[in-house]
Amino acid sequence: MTPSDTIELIRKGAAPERVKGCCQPVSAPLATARAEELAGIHKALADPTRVQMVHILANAGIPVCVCDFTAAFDLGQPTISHHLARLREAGLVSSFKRGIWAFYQLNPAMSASARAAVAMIR
Amino acid sequence: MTPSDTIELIRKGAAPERVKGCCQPVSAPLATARAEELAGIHKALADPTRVQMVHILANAGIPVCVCDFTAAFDLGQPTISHHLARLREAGLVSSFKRGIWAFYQLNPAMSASARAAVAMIR
DNA sequence: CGCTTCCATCGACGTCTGTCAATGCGTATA
DNA sequence: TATACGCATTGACAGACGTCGATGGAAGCG
Repeated sequence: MTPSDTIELIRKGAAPERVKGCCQPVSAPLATARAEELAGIHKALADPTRVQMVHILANAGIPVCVCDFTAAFDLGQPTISHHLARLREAGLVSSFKRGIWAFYQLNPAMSASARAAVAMIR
Repeated sequence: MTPSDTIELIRKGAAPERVKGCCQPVSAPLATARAEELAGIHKALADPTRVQMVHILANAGIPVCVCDFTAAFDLGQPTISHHLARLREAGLVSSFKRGIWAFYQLNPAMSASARAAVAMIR
């Protein structure tokens, strides 16, 4: 019996193996650390501003000055700084200072999962 | 001059076109609705419990009873219900009731972006 | 009918998050 | 040295979030 057969049975009203004391734990869960890593990546991208920031960085291909972000968004400079810091803490971007300016770029050492998440933004 | 040439220049201390009144806005931003859609998907997965839930559903391949989730996590039943509701509101899962039980599955009508995000969970 | 079971919803609580104004720090420039 | 500029950090505040206990409602069973 294939999985889709099972689905059909359940849809039709079966749920056969479910009796009084149902609820045996399900398939092997993700390692806790792995689940938290993934949640952390998603949390970093769980805000439209940060999604736009990553999009800008991916499109630019070169380091982008913080002043460009402050010009691109209708937000205060501390807020811009805050969002960039969150992206950096999540490992999605890296930064360096050159004179007065600070430049941000997609982190070249990003994890494969992070890279996949960034690739979604299009 | 290629982008990587530009990177080299900036890294070496150049930042040439940056003068007093810098900050011209950057590349075409994502449409606001698109940025919010992506943020919404990531927000749904920005919690380890919900990551695990999606992993369980993807591994199961068939609808999973809520009682199985309550058995799989060390959380109260209202909290389980809350997380499942968030996943449903984000369009990642769908549910149906059969008798006393409620079954959840990955939403077959999930958007392509959502599908990509789910595919990350492994 | 009454009772049990499964699940969703509600109300409450502490914590986290997005935002801003104010401040501080390092780097140029006069 | 003093002043201006770019950016990070701090403090504050409203709103969202994760969690729980309690309640409610629908489906089955005696």
